[in-house]
Amino acid sequence: MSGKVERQFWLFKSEPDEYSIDDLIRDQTTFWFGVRNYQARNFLRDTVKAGDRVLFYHSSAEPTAVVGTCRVTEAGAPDATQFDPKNPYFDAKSTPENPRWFGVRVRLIRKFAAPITRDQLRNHNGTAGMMVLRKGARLSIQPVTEAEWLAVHVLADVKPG
DNA sequence: GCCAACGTTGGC
DNA sequence: GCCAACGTTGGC
Repeated sequence: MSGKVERQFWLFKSEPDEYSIDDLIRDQTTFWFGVRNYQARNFLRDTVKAGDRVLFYHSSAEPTAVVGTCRVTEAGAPDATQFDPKNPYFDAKSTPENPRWFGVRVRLIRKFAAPITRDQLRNHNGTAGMMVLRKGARLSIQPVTEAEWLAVHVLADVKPG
């Protein structure tokens, strides 16, 4: 069999006070650390693959918005912050032999010229159904459909990377 | 800062 | 394994 893997699409949330799209412009590539929710962990460990595309979303921010895109360059690996007792993300119940928390490496594709706000997403046919708009959608790693990915780029008025 | 919606913890 | 209490997320 060819084994061709479908490219997948995601939305990753980050509070810009912690790590913003501008930090990713500076770094170009970063390990997506600090996810401490089991459902999101399972995505990062098992499902997110190199080549997948990611909408970078700023939460608890002004504005809360999709601010750019990146691509996954390395699939799930243990998140080193869980092993560091001085790190806020330390988890005493996790060991390098049996790590509990995972992340992926991403590389910047682009920062949008302007943030795509929740109002814009709500008011556009192709994006109105996105998980991130649903009440109580706290998941920090969310699947996105290819149609949603493309529709966000329509709003951003830029060709998908 | 409020608070609804979740997720986790721990006593039983 | 139930479920109340508690903690967190995150838009507003």
